[in-house]
Amino acid sequence: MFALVDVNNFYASCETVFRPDLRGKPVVVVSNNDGCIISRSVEAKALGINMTAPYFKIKDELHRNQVTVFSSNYALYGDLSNRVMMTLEEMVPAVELYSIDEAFVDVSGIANCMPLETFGRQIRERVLKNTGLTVGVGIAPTKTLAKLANFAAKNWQQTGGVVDLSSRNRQRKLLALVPVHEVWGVGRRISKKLGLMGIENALQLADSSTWVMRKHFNVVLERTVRELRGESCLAFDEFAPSKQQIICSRSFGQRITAYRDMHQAVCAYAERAAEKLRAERQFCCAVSVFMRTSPHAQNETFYAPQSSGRLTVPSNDTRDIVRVATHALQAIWKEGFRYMKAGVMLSDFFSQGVAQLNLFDEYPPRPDSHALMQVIDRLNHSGRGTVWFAGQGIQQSWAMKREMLSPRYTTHYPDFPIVR
DNA sequence: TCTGGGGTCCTAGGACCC
DNA sequence: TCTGGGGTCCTAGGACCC
Repeated sequence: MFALVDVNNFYASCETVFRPDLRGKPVVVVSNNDGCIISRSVEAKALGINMTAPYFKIKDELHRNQVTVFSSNYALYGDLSNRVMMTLEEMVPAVELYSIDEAFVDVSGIANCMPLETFGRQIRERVLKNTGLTVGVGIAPTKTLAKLANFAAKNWQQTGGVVDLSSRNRQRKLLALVPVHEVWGVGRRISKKLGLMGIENALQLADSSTWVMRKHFNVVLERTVRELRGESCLAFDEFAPSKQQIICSRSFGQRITAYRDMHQAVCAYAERAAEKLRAERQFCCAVSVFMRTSPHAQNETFYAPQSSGRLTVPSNDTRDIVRVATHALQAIWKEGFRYMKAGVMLSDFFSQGVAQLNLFDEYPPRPDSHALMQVIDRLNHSGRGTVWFAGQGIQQSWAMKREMLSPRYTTHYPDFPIVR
């Protein structure tokens, strides 16, 4: 039996935890670069503010309605996320972290001790007490149904934020009420096509033939159908599989037109990607770089090239990654465009395990690599200062916009709230 | 002027092998 | 005259998720 626990309006809620004066008022969080809306408080939703609405387009409307706007503060959200997950770990035998604000938890066996709904309420109370955040809990025999139960918990007030879909009857009743595009795994494209086939709600999808779904779509949708019927196809995964790729990409605060600036940005992203790679304790062989102009710009040709290079020896040394990334950039750079965004992607990973030992033996990595990288990573995490390679520059005219950033209440000493 | 960032899985098609 | 069939690996692209 699965329970899906997720935090309501996560980013917006994180902001109000430290600003009690804003509770009950409309609050939104905008994406990196203050681009578009990515989280809204209940009050902001009630005003009809859309998810992913471009900020610059609705700025006046937000102001008129006295909506408080925050730039995204991932240091804060990441820290609060950890606290929520730690609370869950204390309460159940196994937790599968699904995203920054969601987790599947294993509640098999709980039903022997107490009704599952009661347990759901205990989770809510405990998380609220420990973090000040409110979660919704959906309980069901499959992950897809648990997601749906969670949807119901969020959307119907009278559930009190907890829905137990153990009973087959309740499953079918809910399925009939939910539009098919709310089903986990059914996005815009597929729901449109399903609509043409006369399938509009989740119950109709659950009752459709698995082989027809497989023929017209694919095995993924077939699994979804089975899951909706109560047949579990997606297993509980307590230990996150290691990553296949790492991406660091960002839009620029202002368009880049000069090679020097792009070179800085690519170096900065390569550095960050290498840091993530080391955090995963992995080594990579492939490094690719991409950049793009704005797809929205009128009267400008869209240009979005990509290039990749390889390392002969798996490495996670910033110097190696930066070198290949720079080389790849040179291959695709063209003057005369106004670049909006760039990114660095690492793939083809190896862990420093048994299988690859001989690779390292034949071409030993730089002897100082491990020690140097460790010192850099420690310094950058100590809160005492930051060091970086010269390539990314000091005056970053392209750095992203974050004009409405909240303090780092939990991760930066000078910003800690003071209790009097 | 201004439109996020970071992932996963699956499939089709081409290259290549015997 | 008659020119196979089956397999693997890789890549690009599409769909989805939060």
